[in-house]
Amino acid sequence: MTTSPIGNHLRRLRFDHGEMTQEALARAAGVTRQTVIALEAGRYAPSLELAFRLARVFGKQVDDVFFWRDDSVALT
Amino acid sequence: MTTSPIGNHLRRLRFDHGEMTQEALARAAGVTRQTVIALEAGRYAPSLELAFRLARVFGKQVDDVFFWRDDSVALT
DNA sequence: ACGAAATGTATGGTTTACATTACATTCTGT
DNA sequence: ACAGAATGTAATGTAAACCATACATTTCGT
Repeated sequence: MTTSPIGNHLRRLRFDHGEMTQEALARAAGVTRQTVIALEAGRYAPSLELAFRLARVFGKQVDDVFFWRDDSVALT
Repeated sequence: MTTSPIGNHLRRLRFDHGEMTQEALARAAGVTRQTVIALEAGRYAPSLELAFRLARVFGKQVDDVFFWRDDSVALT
């Protein structure tokens, strides 16, 4: 039930996109409804490939749909 | 040995970034050298999370580092 | 030409992003 | 209030994105 470090604006984009349903988005992106539900719930992050497909559905860039929940990045 | 539908500019960015080595990039992104090699070789696509970390290393957007090798996207 | 650094290959294991199916709950219109 | 649509939950399985280790090959400075 842990939530992934990546967030998204899928839910908002769906509504901004004419009351688009989860099922409709799922079909448009070529995934199951379960996947859309899990993504909106933040249960896991999509693969980069799926991120591209989802962004394309809304005519957006990946960076406009998904974002980084910055926790802490320790680099040397 | 199949190549993933997602390409990237990692190799070029590494060089544009002061002869940065694969090992250095790996450490900067918090991943193993094997992963960088596999990504540059196009053996698989990174997770979205790793894509974000890699893009950040170069101060770029995900969409500027990775791209979609458009084959055919059939949607209804 | 030699050695070291950089890059590549091989194998095996763990985690997670998916699919599939089935069922439960909430929202909506009439 | 009821029916149907939309959303959510649960359980199991698979493929692929990682890690770790070890070894082989190429590149490069001196």
